Order: sequence, then C-alpha cells, then structure tokens
Amino acid sequence: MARAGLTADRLTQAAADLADEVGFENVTVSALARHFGVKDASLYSHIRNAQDLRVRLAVLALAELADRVSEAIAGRSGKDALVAFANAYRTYAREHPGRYSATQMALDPDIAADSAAGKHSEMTRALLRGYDLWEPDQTDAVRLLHSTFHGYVSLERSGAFHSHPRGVEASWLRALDALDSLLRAWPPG
Amino acid sequence: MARAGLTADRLTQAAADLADEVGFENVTVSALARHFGVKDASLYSHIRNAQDLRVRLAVLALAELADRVSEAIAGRSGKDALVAFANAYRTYAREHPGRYSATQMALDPDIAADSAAGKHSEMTRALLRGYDLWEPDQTDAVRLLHSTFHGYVSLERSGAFHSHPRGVEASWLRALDALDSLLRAWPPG
DNA sequence: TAGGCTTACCTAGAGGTCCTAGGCAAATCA
DNA sequence: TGATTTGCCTAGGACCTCTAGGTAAGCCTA
Repeated sequence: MARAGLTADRLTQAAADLADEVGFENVTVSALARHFGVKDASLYSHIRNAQDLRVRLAVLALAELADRVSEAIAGRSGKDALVAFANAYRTYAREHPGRYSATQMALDPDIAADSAAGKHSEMTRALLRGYDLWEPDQTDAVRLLHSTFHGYVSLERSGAFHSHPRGVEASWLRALDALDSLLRAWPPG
Repeated sequence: MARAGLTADRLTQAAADLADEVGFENVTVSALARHFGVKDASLYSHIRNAQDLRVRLAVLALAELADRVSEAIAGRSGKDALVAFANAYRTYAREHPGRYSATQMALDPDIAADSAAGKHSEMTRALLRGYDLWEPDQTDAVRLLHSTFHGYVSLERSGAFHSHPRGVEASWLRALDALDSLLRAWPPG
C-alpha cells in the first residue's frame, strides 16, 4: 500500500484549508484523515491529539497574519500605515474565516511566546511611531487598536452589524478616521 | 420513578451555569443530562438538538447582559454613562465567561431580532445622546464602541494582554478616557 | 543487493457525544 | 376512576477521539 506522505506540517496546512471551508470548530481528526484517505489512527503518529492539531493551526494562522500585516505596513507611516494594518487584518479575517478563528484560541503562554503573537504587538507598536505616543500610553493604544480591529471583524462576522442599513464598509472607514484622529490627539493622563 | 421536572427554561439556566463553569464549548447534552440525573435522550423532549440548546443559552445571556447594562446607564449621561456601560459589559464578561461566549454566537437574523441583541445597539445609541453625534456618525460610533468593548474583553480573556507588564485595568480606564475624548471630538466626515 | 532498522499506516476496540424510535408510567383531566 | 397527555426510559446507530499492538514500506549499511 502506497503511503500518503503525512507530516505534521502537511496536516496543519490541510487543517487550515479545512477550517476555512467548514469552520474552525468542524476541524476534526476524522475529517482530516478522510481528506488524506487514511484511517483516523494514522494521524496520531504526527499529532499528539485533536487539541494539538488546533494549536498548530493557530500558530500557523498567527504567523500568516503577521506576515500579511508586516508586508502591508512596510514603508508606510501615520494614517497610511494605520489603514494598511487594519485592512490587512480585516481582509485576512474575511478571506480565511477558519484560520482567523484559530488565532483567537487561548494559547499556553510559552507557546504564545514562541508564536507570532508577540510580533503582532510589536507591529502595532511600530505603527504608533508615526504618532506622538510614549509609554505607558503606547501600550494602552496598542491594546485599544488591537481590541477594536478584532472586535470589529468578530462582530461583523457574527452578524451583529446586519440589523442596520448603514454600510459596514463605510462604517469601517470612518472608524479608521476616528482612530487616527484619536491617536493624533491622545488625551493626557 | 420520580420525575426530574425538566423544562426548556430550566435546561437553559443549567446550561448557562455549566457554561460558566466548564466553558461554552463544553456544554453538551450529555453533561446537562448528567447534571439532572437523567438520560441524554430525555432532554430531546424539551430542546430540538444541541444547537438549539446553545441558541437558547445565547438568547438568555444577551437578555441578562442587556439588563445589566440598562441598569448601569440608568440616570447617567456623557462620560459617566460611557464608563458605566463599559464596566457593566466587561464585568458581565468576567463574571460569566461561558454566558459571554454564548453571546458571540452567530444567530439567525430573526432570532437575533427577537432577542435582546437589538436592545444593545439601542442602549449604545442612548449613551451617545450625551455627545453631539448624528446619523450616520452615530451608527459608526455605536459600531466602534461595541467593537472596542467586545474586542477588549475578548482579547483580555484569551491572554493577549498578559505579555506586557502594564496593568490591564489601567489600560482599560485609559481606553475609556480615549473613547470619551474621541466621541467629544468626532472627526467630521 | 541482502540484511536490518525505522517508521508510516493499519486493524481492533473502548469510551464519549448526538440523536431517533418506540415504550412505559407518572401526572393531569374528564 | 378511567382516559389522555407527557416525561423519562431503553435500545441502538452514526460519528469522533484516542490507545495498543501489528505489518509492511522505505532507508541505511555491509
């Protein structure tokens, strides 16, 4: 019998694609095994368990997202960078709903440290260099921006904005305007 | 054999408590049946299926959260109301993590309309009466506030803020300052 | 190129969750 | 008190997770 040539990385990649197709919560070991035409038990040579698979998926997605954002803000600053960052973030979430869900998993602190999670706040911090903010305001602003981006795409996806006719796209652009003006006039402590 | 006296409402209440204990994703029909000392199959006289149970839980949590917020902002306006709203929201999410997770489910539009989901944006809109905002800025601001609140508690819970020593509480208060000043100086379209 | 070693994938099977069909008995009502 | 409703039951199928132990494919070395 020919071998399927499984590796942890190939499984993680396939799981990511599967997540985007059927939703993160529907990524199962069985479904993944079916995709490769092997038995469920065969996967357990490559991954520890189902949770391990999901964590690998989360780490993959965090790295991909960090790359996208990093590319988007390269060579930009100020509002230009803010908009590029935010759009890259939102676009990734829309194009890869399953992968994006994965990024919201609570990871073990040491796994999170190894992953690209840290790179995200670094990049947000880099973004803020175009504004006149210093610690601890900078950290507060990083948290506020991150929260708003995540909250927006999360609520947009859950349908929370569909109850009102105002276009979600237009609201998003105005939100970015608002954040830009907030960063330029950050209230004194 | 004495009956357990199950009803859809009692099941939903118990499911909500269970969610807060073990996490929303671990609320299963089996676990709920165990809690009442009955067989799994018995629950299907009261709920259609597992998904139906989760939707009921979401509707319950949305209503509870709306009540909390509504009580918090009663008789307040401006920044006072903003802070009360935000703290009620965050406190509910921290005290009832499982219930809060439930509120983030994507609901059918008609179920969402029946539920307290609409009350949330109404309340946010009421909040904004203390500021000088008119349509469509008002809707944009409602979405921004909602996003930020949700994003903040969501990220706080996933541990995304733990990598930095700056206190999460202090950042939160500063975020509210920032939002207040943003609403008072909303950039013109 | 034949032997041995590593390892990819297998079968078998236990335990859990979801859900349906059909049955009995408790509660309620006439 | 007899009839109806309904709450909870048993039985069982489908799917998912994961372990133990086995077979054979592919690689390394002599």
